Order: sequence, then C-alpha cells, then structure tokens
Amino acid sequence: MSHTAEVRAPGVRQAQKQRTRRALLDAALALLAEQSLGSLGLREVTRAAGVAPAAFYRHFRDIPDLGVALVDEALDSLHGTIRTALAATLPTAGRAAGPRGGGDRRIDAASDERIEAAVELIAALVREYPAHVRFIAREQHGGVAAVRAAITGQLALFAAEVADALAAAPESAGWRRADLLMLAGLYVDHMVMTASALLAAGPEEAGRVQVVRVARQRMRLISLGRRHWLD
Amino acid sequence: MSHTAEVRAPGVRQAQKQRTRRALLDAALALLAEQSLGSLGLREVTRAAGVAPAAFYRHFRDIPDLGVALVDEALDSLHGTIRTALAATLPTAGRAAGPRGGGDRRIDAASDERIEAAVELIAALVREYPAHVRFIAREQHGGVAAVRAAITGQLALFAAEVADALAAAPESAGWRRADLLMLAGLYVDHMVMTASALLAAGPEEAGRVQVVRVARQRMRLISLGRRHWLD
DNA sequence: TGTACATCAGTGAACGCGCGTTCACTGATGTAC
DNA sequence: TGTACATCAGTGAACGCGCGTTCACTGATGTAC
Repeated sequence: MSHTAEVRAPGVRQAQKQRTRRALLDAALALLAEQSLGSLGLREVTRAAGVAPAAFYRHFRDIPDLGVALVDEALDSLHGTIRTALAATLPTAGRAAGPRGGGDRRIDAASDERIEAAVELIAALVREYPAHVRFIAREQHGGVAAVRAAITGQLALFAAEVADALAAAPESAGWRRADLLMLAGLYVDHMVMTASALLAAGPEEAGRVQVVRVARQRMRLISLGRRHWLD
Repeated sequence: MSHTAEVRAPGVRQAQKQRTRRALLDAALALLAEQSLGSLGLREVTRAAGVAPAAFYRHFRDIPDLGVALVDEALDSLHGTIRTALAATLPTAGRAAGPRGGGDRRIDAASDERIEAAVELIAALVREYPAHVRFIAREQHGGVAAVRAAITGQLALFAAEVADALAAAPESAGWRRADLLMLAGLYVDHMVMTASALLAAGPEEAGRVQVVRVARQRMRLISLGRRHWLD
C-alpha cells in the first residue's frame, strides 16, 4: 500500500523530524527529574532518545538552547491549562463596583470556593505535568542564565495576565495597577512554591494533604490582606 | 624568629588544614555564582583553590558533601545575622493580650517600621553575603538531593524559630501554632524570593529599588491579612 | 633541650572513561520536468 | 506516471580533552622519652 505515503502529503520528512525533536525533549525532561540542566549531557540525552549524538545538532545548538525550548513548551501548556481554569473560576467580567468603595463583606463562602479551586488546580497540574513543573521550579533560579531569563520572562507575562483578570473583578475597584501586579506576582510565586512543595512531598498522600492545607491557609491570609488593602 | 611557631601551640597542622578547607569552600562558592552544584567539578574547585586535586579528599567525600557543608555555613551565618536583627526589631517579650481578642488597630506606624526594617535587613544580607544567598536560593530546588534536603531542613528550623518569635508578640494572641508556622513559612519563603530577586536585578540601583518596593508592598499585604486573621 | 619515630595534609603522576564536536556518508523524501 | 537530480535528517567513526579517582611519596608537624 503506497497510499500512506500519499496521504501525509508534503511532510513525511518534517513529521519524522518533529518526532525526533519530541524524543529529545522528552528524554531531557525525564533526565531532569534527577539533575539540573547545567549538568545534563548532550550524549546522555541522545542516548535516552535513541538517536546518534550528532543528530542533536539538527534540532538544537546546545543544551541551554534545548532548555529554552523546554521552558516555552512547559509554560505554554501550564499557562493554557491555568488560563482555562481561571476563566471558569473568576467571574472575569463582573459589574464594576463604585469608584472608591472597598470590597464587599461576607463574600467568604465564594472566596473560600475560589481558593479551594485554585489550590486544587495547582495539585492537578502537578499530577498531570510533574516533569514540567519540576523543571520550571528547579531552573527558575538555576545555573543557566538563558533559561533563567526565559522562565522569568514567561512568569512575568503570566503575572500580568493574572493582574488583568484581577482588575476585572469588582473587589479590585480603586486598586492601582502596580498593586494589582504585586498581588498577581505574589499569587504566581505562591503557585510555584506550592507546586514545588508538592513534588518534594513525594507520592504519599499524607504529605501532600499537609502541603495543600498550608497552601490553602496561605491563600486565605493573602485574600484577607487583599480585602483590607484599601481600608 | 621561631616564636611564631611556638605561639600557635598544638594546632599548626590543624590551622593549615582549616585554611585549605576554607580555600576549597570559598573557591566553590565563587564558582557557583555562574553554575549549579551539579555541574561543579572537583578539579575545577581544587584548581581555583590552588591545591592538587587529590587534596580534596582530605576534606570532603565528593562535591555533594562539600555542598552540604556550604549549606550549614551559609545558613548559620545568615541565621545568626537575622536572629540578632529580629531580636532587636520585634519586641519578643511583649505583654500578652487578652485570651481571644484580635490585634490592636492603628499600629500601622509601628508595623510599617517593622516592615521597613525587615526589608532593609534582607537587602543588607544580599549586600553582605551575595554568594551565600545565591547558593541557597539556587540549590533550594536544585538537582542535588542531599543539598536540597539540608536546605529544606535548615529553613524549616528557621521558620520554627520565627514562629516562636511571632508567638511572643501580643498580636498573636488566639493564634493556633499551625497557623503561626504557616505565617512564619510565608515570611521565610518571601525572604528567600526577595533576596533572589535582588540578586537577579543586578547591581543597578534602579532595579533594586523596584524590587524592594514590591517586597515592601507584599509584606504590607501579608501584615494586613495577619491583622484580620481572627476576625 | 635533644633525638628518634609516628602522623598525616598535600603532591604529582598515572589510569581509564565519557564528553562535545567534526566530518564525510547514506538513503529516504521532495521536486522538476 | 516515470525519471533524474536535490535536499537533508540521521549515522558512525574519529578527535583531543578534562574528568574523578588511585597510589606511593614527601616533608613538616606532633609525640614519647
């Protein structure tokens, strides 16, 4: 049957190339569970991916270059998931409150629900993409400058987006943009820390539950601060 | 003059050994400004320290072992400095407030002063011990398990101590121990993140000022949450 | 104080090994006619 | 549809190099008498 070759018309070569690229990225991600990018070897990656060392150069200039590709991929997928969940949770297009009025009182039930949802989202991300999450947490302050910069940039973009979402909520009436960004950054950093703590807790249920409990309390405290910011 | 040899009585050999050990630790710390522990080479360290490669084994089993020694040293010195400053800032032995009463109102001025002092302390630590701070921030989530565990343990000890200090303050009346620990952990994590952000901001004044401003606002928000925790 | 022996931090040479990079190649895929 | 040529992802061999570790050593420091 020659028709398989006919069906995927112009891109058999391209498709195969992409498959090798994926194999390299996946192999690297798996190896990074136990080490950092700076100590990851090119031959180590190609060996795990099942290709010759020289094939690496058809896809990446060097290991840091592969690292930057991993950052983009990891934060794209995490970002997408989070954005979807966030849109479903926060009523982004709420009625704007009065010009300087503080936030409503007694919204604790709704607030607790949102906190619960946010923490559960983080836990789900860690369950779904443990390798990506670990990579981001590890290399955020890691030894490879280009990768560090890529992560910092992506997280800043993400924080700006969270700030936009916060700005649309009625509780944010009267907030300065800079303060919304500050709060968004705190949420993002807290998210990364919680995710990292979940990974560090290992697979046992008991440890994870404890981490989730503390994360929830931290978010409650931050929410309280938010509610009284304009007092 | 033979008297120099006579004066440092039994420990000339010991003293020289300690000097070599210091040279190894200092060389490693300097090299770790640009890479992570996992990619640090034994020969690299001995070369920078000015000793033969084999001399390394008189002091450490391997590089992770040296890493753990660095953790102890770094957190001892940071810890000591912070404890001193903390004792001077927080009135540790305050009069205990009533059994369930919330915190006082209008202590904002005193609160702002404490926030200012805490942020300034972090900035001073980064100025004084940049290499230690960078090492801790980098390896906290790094690729060397033994070092990660050592840092996590030391930071937990530190957080427990902060929780003790918080417990002694009148505002903490009615707080559960678990919640004090949660708050202390938040402070400690925030401290590490701020320190790391300061290092990332580089030596220019403008960037550092911005980081300090955001750190201050975050602490204000956390303080607000703390004040209303028992509402 | 002086002498003889023990200790041990640091040396320098040697080892086998895996690394990153280069190169000419091969053979399947793509293109032109 | 068939043929002749171009492209290029992946190969396998080769290279020089620095790595971690071992070993017998040396010579200053420490100890016993």
